[in-house]
Amino acid sequence: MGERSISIHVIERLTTYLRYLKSLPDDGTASVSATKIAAALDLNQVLVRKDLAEISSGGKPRVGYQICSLIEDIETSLGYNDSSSAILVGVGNLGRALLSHKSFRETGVRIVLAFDCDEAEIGTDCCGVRIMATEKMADLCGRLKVHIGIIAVPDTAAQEVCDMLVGCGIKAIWNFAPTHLKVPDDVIVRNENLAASLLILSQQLRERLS
Amino acid sequence: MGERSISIHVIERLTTYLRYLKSLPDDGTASVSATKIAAALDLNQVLVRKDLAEISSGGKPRVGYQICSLIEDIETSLGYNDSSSAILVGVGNLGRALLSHKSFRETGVRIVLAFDCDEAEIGTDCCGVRIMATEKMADLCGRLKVHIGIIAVPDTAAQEVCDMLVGCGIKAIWNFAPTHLKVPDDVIVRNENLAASLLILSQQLRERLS
DNA sequence: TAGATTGTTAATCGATTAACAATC
DNA sequence: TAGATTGTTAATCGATTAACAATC
Repeated sequence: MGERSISIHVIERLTTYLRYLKSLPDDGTASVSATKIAAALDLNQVLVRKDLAEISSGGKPRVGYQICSLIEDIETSLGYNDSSSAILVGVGNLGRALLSHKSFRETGVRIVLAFDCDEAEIGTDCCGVRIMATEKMADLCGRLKVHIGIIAVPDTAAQEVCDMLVGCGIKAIWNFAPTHLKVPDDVIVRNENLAASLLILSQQLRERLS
Repeated sequence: MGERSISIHVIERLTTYLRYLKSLPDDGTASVSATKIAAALDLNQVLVRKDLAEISSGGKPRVGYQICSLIEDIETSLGYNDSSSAILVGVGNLGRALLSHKSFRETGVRIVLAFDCDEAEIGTDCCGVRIMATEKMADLCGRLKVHIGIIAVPDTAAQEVCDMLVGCGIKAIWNFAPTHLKVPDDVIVRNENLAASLLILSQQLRERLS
């Protein structure tokens, strides 16, 4: 009842608001207005106001929102408090980039283990995350209550890894391989289509120039 | 003046159609229907049909589209023919992952040069791309007619690199750093918000489970 | 012909923007 | 009080889905 879930677009913007708010000096009583946030992030004022209205405990007319409580409200709505765990498969350049990506640290999602098939890597740590042999995945996932899997392997191995993850009880997959994964109905897949992203930018540029 | 530009969503889907079509066996005369593409990629039939209608030279009722000419039509609409060049700044794990990412190769956008401030890397090659000192950026960009820049440096350096790129005449920036970049009006920025992407997946999962 | 498929037109849905009343 | 700002309601815009006619 009620509690309509937050849309993708809103979540995306909330993370940028949060970043901006944290960059502001705050003595614990400082305030900020939606107008100011919008200007700083090149967004529409009303959009920001609507986003904040959706998740915040309220601002004061003529004053704005108290920075520290707004930060708290955003973090709560993004689930920073009750955090969940994820495992990463594939510790190549991309995998390492993800493991070292600072911005995940602050997030409600933590990468707790990594898997790779390269014997030389197994048993070592990367950015504080232990790299394990893929054979141990099923056993470890069961114990750790992990529900999110990240696929950072070459596209030829992606479906195989995906099946393995599903077999381990993973219910949400973040896929960086340029492959459409086949999964059961109860598993969510989010594809990170990097090639498309670059193409989109290139097309927008072309359009602008013409 | 007709020629309305293709939307972001359509571009994204077109890249997946292309991938699927290329995976099909084709003797040069084989056909495929929108229905089949939709089923293979878990998409709505009508959506696929509308996308294809927008960019293809037409299909035949009861038969479908000729695979090889559909591939050509998609590639043309995505600008695979008149390709453009991009430079990458930051050859850490993420930068290397992008340089080695196979799917860019087939794209109309080519990464022609990389820059880094690490002396040890300068002058070496990574995946066939030469790594240069950032000081030489302005000079090289002018000669190479590059308009796209990719920022894969730590967030603390992102704005500085951004300013540098703008100074070199770059008009479109693909930003992986979790920072809102300030740019002149004639420069396009596309932010790749990885933390948000993972959060979205995590939220969708939470919603599904509850 | 019959029927699968294309392609178009209308309906729905969701997100953004605009207008405006409420408030401190 | 006057005015900046919140928050809500209505209008617009765009994307997806549904319905249906056209076609081979």
